[in-house]
Amino acid sequence: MLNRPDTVSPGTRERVLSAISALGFVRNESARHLRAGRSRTIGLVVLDIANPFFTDVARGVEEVANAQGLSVILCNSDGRPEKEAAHLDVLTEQRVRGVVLTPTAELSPQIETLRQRGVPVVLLDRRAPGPDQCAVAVDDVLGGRLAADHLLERGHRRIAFIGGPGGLPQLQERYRGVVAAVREGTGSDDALTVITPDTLTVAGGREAASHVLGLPAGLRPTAAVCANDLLAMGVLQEMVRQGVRVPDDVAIVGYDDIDYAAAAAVPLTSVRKPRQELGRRAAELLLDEAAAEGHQHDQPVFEPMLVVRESSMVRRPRPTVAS
Amino acid sequence: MLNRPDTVSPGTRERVLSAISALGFVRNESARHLRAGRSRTIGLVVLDIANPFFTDVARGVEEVANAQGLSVILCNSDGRPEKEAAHLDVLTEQRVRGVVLTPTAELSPQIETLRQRGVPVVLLDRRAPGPDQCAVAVDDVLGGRLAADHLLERGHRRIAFIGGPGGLPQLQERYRGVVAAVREGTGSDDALTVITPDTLTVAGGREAASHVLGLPAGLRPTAAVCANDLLAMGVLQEMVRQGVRVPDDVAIVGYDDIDYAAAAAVPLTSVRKPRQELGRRAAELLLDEAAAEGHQHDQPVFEPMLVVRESSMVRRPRPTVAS
DNA sequence: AGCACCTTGTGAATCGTTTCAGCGAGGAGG
DNA sequence: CCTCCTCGCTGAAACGATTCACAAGGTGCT
Repeated sequence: MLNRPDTVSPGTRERVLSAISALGFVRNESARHLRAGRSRTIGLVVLDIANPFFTDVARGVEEVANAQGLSVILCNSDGRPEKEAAHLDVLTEQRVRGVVLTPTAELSPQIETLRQRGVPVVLLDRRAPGPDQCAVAVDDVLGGRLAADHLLERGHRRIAFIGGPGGLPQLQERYRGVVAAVREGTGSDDALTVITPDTLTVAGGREAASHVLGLPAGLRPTAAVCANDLLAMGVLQEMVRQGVRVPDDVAIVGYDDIDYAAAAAVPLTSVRKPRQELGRRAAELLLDEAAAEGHQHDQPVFEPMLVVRESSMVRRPRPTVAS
Repeated sequence: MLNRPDTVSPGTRERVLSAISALGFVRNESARHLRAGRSRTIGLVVLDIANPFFTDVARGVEEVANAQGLSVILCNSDGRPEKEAAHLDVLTEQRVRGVVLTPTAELSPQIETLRQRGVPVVLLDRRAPGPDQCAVAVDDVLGGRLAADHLLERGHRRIAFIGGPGGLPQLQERYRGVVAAVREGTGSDDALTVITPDTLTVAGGREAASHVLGLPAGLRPTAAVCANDLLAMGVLQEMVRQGVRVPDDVAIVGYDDIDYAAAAAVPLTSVRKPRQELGRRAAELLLDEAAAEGHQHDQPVFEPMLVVRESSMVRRPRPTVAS
């Protein structure tokens, strides 16, 4: 009756419906799930709920899920594998229909376990380790390259990469892109300074900026590529605070193009990723895989796009030594 | 066995445990819930997941819930009653143990329905409508007063309140506090300009700033109290962008004291609320009420605190007309 | 030896929904 | 008038974990 109201006569339907509203009856989702064998919930585990990039992703996921009558359990791993693992355990107990996950540095064994139980897991903002699962990623090597090329074109010959070479694979890719562009543009790696902040946050960016400004004048980079926008905002704020002009003294390029980037005191040049679209696509793949009828794994890789704003707008004179 | 392992002999326990890990058995939370009659989940509905204030609140709620082995379903109403209602419906079907809610402007009927079903609802950042429920709030009249008094003390005699008098009750309270302080400080309401942006976001703040800067020089406020920090950041950014010096030309005070406030290009003076503590306290009250053994409703009201930073640091000369 | 009692382990009932078999009534066709 | 079919509704089984009553086996006491 509740699921196929048309199989019942109008009179009965009417009576049932009025009884339902009179008694305030509400379906019990657990009983429903238990009997139906599959739940109406999906899990979403993000690296940092305080990062607007992930709240945008979450919006995309939620949009697709809600359109199909599914709800989303949003979990925050804070980049810590043990929190991720704990959340995945809970999601397993809840028998969620699937999980969209932005994994921490290593892929935890829980992921494989989930998949063996038949629960689809879609990786987000991360390349898949193999062809037998879905993943939604961004070409971060290209992204790093776009950022570095832009700065090289503007005449910068000393560039900092803020984000460190290690850690999350997506950061490694951005780093690789920057390195490749710098090498091709200048013929050597000498132009690049790598700085690894403690965290990928505004605070981390401020710390990194202090570090950059502490370098001797002759070695100090004239531009910084940041591994995400939070870092870039931190760098920007610390620069401004210390009286360093942006972009005149130091140009800054961020990554993700979160909304705050355009709204920063000096609007940030940033590498744009399709934030909501990433979430939507991941959710779509997840639901398709969960439907299980001849699902083809897909691993779309979105192309990032450089959005140029004030923070990198000044053209440097060609360095005298080089010309 | 699973719930009271000590009632079973060590040998059997060992065998069961090894079988569990061999088969990869994981409890089915739905079946558990169905039989136990109460779920191990609570709901949290926030006004704006993109506002770091609410992600901090969420952290507090999650901390307390996780400590008791409960998980949290985080929902975003985007300030829209229909989204709030839809989320509350889903949470009802899930038979959550309770709901922490930052309500939209009006208290939706779903809340009362939930409470009649015996599901505790704790309001967060909002006064309770009556004594028969828990609510965790902040004294926003005091908060508004603190902000306005601070500016009055510094010699400001034309102050803008950015956030509008209507809408969310907590904003109305902040407004009332500002009005009271200005009236007491100057003897009239003339010193106050009220501006109502479309949204309580960075974009809304930029829009409001343009509006302020469009006022004729003689009427233009020398200081702005913003109803939240996102607005304040937007105001700040637009001011800086248009070459208005902060705090020299216009002082700015925000509200909430989110982390970004201290890290803004000009660090923001802001009215601090205990963000995580609000979440923690709400969750504690919720769980106490859900435990149901002689629960006493409580409606703690936290005192906000003014945190003075650069954005309001300049002392104005006494206006010549007044002296 | 017989009885009571304690320890462990087993089986059945239960939660609320869905699903499906099956039943009765009524209508159409022979 | 009987048979067969369809429509609409009813009743029972099942999902998986929990809980409780009860059975089986062992221990200790009289």
